[in-house]
Amino acid sequence: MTVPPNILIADDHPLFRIALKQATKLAFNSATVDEAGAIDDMLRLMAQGPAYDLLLLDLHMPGARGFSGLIYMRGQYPEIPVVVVSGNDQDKTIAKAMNHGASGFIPKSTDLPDMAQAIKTIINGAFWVPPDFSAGHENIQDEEMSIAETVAALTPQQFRVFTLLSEGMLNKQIAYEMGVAEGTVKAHVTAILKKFGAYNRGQLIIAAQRLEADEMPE
Amino acid sequence: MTVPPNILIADDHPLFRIALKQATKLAFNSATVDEAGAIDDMLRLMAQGPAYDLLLLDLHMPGARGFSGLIYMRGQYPEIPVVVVSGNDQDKTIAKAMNHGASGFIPKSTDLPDMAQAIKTIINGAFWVPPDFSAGHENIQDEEMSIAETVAALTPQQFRVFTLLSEGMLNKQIAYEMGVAEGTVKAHVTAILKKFGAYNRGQLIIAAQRLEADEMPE
DNA sequence: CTGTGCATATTGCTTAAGAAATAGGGGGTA
DNA sequence: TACCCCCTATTTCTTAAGCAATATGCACAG
Repeated sequence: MTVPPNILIADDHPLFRIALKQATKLAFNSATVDEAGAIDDMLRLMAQGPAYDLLLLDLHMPGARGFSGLIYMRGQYPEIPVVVVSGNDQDKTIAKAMNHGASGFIPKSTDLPDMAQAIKTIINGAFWVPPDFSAGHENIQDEEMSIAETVAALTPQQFRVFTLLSEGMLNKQIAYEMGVAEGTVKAHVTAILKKFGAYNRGQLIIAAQRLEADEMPE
Repeated sequence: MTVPPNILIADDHPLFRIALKQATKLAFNSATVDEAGAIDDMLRLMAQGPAYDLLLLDLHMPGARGFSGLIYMRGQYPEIPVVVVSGNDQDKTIAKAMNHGASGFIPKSTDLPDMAQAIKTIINGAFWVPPDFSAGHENIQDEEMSIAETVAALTPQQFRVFTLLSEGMLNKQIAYEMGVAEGTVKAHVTAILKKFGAYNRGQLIIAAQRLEADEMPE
């Protein structure tokens, strides 16, 4: 790891980004911290920014709800540890995140000193989960794991198309969001279909839904 | 209720239909029992068969996994009590089934005498859940409830199209399954889109996925 | 330096999806 | 009986989805 560490915070809630940044500074007061409020910003920073030593990732990011963002980042940057940050602190959600390659899980209800400790622990190469977490026998189903492997193997543009498509958007809308021609999106969709072994976009949407995290009890 | 009662068992597993039938006979030895191994059979029997006093419904029926079958039946035949039968006996699943209008929930691990007692209880107008069930504060999200209300308001053909469409099938395939022209399916899809306030079938699939029951831990 | 492979982007073509208008068939009600 | 409403089914027409072929740029091995 670089000293001081470079850390990327990806959360759509500005106030919570501030809190996470404070926790980070508490852990490493010389840390360099970048922030992303959406998946696209995160992807851009990962590609163009410094080599990050840690990614703090919210599960409810605009552009990739659920575990797809985590899975994709683990596929693209397997050497960068990812800490999942979420308001949903059910054991099942934590277990799933860890099984999908997270190095830690920080519930949003965690207080600042514990967050700092968690960040320290993980950046040093260990895992961290909430002290009251008790893992059951919650292994990920074969089918979900197969989907995850395919998501991890998508190219950056394919992943963006996949997430937008999964929200029910038309190719034309996706093209506008990405700033490319509709035909380009279609070509990406065709490539994605092949990777998933699917015959139409509906089946892609069904697959994507299986990577969603459960609803947060409000 | 008619005496002897008419009971319909809908489960895709033949062996389990036998067990349910035995439980039914144990509860009412003169009961008339019909069986359906798929949603289509169930719908046909409901439409053409006798007036049933009770429906025993599995959550994993071919043609309607999850709660959509329960929701639709409650919308179409609100006077007929439905008992959900499932291998998934998590409290969350039971709570959801009850909130979606079930009169009872029988885990597949229940023994025969208890099943018979459950059936007796429910056919007499009361509820029945497993003795070890403890309801949390698992209310159904507004969005899911809104989807459920729309599903309950679908016509029979629309419901069949909806379930097949939700599995990622093409209009042509749905038409073949239902024995109608592709154009007819398209007209149904258009009507369904309007009811849901959706703009394309992808959004229908997303909505349908929200009514799926959690995977069964195997 | 050069060829190879992959990601990205585009166009042209075929098939699927969706909207609109229309018609037949019960099931109610005056 | 006559009327109306809703479900179902169909055809026609426009738009969207998906496939095939192709070109550019970029990284990497020789």
